[in-house]
Amino acid sequence: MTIRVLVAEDQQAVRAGLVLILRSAGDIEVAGEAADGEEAVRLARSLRPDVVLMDVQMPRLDGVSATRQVVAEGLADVLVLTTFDLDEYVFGALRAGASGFLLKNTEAADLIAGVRTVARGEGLIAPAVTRRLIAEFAAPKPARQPDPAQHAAVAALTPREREVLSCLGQGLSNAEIAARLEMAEATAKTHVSRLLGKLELRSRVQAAVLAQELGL
Amino acid sequence: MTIRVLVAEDQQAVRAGLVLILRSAGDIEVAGEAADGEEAVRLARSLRPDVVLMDVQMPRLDGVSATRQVVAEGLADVLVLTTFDLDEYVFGALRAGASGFLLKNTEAADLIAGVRTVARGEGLIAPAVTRRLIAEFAAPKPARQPDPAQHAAVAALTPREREVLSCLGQGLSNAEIAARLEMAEATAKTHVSRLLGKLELRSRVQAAVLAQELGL
DNA sequence: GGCCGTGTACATCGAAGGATGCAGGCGCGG
DNA sequence: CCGCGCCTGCATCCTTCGATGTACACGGCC
Repeated sequence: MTIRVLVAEDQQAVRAGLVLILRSAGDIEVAGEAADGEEAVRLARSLRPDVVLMDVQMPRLDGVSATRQVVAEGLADVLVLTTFDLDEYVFGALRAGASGFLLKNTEAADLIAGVRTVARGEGLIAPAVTRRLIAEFAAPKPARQPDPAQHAAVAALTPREREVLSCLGQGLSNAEIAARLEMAEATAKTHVSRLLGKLELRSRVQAAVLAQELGL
Repeated sequence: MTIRVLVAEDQQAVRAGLVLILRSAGDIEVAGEAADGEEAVRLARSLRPDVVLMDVQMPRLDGVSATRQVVAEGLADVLVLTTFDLDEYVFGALRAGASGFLLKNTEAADLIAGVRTVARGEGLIAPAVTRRLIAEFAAPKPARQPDPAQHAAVAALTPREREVLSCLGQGLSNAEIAARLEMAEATAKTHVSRLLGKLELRSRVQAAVLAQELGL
């Protein structure tokens, strides 16, 4: 059960070093080597390796784009390798579907362990990068502050009113809400009116926006 | 330069095991032990450890809340420990500001290494959890698929119509839109009507929702 | 039981929203 | 030059919305 690895790295010397390291592991086989992103994708298609060890900075097609391609076609798991832990690379690579992210100053043993980890289908992030990933994850968007006050106000709504609010968030009219919740249109209007009052909003549009922001 | 660790874990036997493991490392000192979340926070205040090893499930105050408290006060880095890799725990703990997340089935050596990693200010995620974290990070919201068709349709709007759409996304009424864009209310209505037609929507509420999704 | 308070339900009426028709102002190619 | 298409702007008419008053069922409490 050897792990077949495709090494994609444009600098010949570095690539040779990576190959040497990988070969030193008994359970890893270097299935192929690519010198740019396009070649990486092409070889991934034909060789069907288990793991692609992908450099970020490469000519013709950068590593992030190549990763996106490989992942989209379901060809292999991708372990991204870079010299710098620049945020844009990390986040870009992970959004592109990379299974892991390591820095080039990683010890040989850790690199091998990383390849094994990714081959098992698990994720892997260089420790130095993890804390920033966590920070980014904890606050995906500055605008994604649901405003505790609003959240509390929504929690104070009756169940029926929250259902109606959810419908509003989907852009439904009073008549459509009434149909979906099986009530008269007049009743739907009442609920809309009441929740607008409780949330201190002036129109269903604002309610819809709020429902969107809170992810209903 | 020993690392001072506070162990917070309600089950006495497990806590004893953790302490034993930590003591076996020459550079780690167990500064204190807490049996619930409140005690953990209290001891963190008085002992000022470098790292808090925090269980998730604890009486009186759960580990996630205790983590939030400890991090908010800047008392120590927190390494969260749990039996299950349930998403809610992971994401909750990370949002609370934890520096790392390990499962209880972690090897003794890895646990010690994890404490050292967190003490260095780096992040740490159990490999089995990392791939889900990556997945969550790559797709913060499933609904965040802007739907290329919609995006294209919005691009086909006239500049004026896009301005109006943006206003709609903020929940403004026709009168308010007219005031902000300096036009008659009748004109604002025209633009709303036209963009509704182009986007194949049936009400301003749906337009507002769309504007939200596209982040206008 | 009798009396709240609350959630749900419906009808009415003035106000807003939305469809439609039409006019002035551009830029473009015949 | 003149028609043509397109964007922008305004006015009219009908629909939908939203505020308000009211009714009834339910659960807790004296």
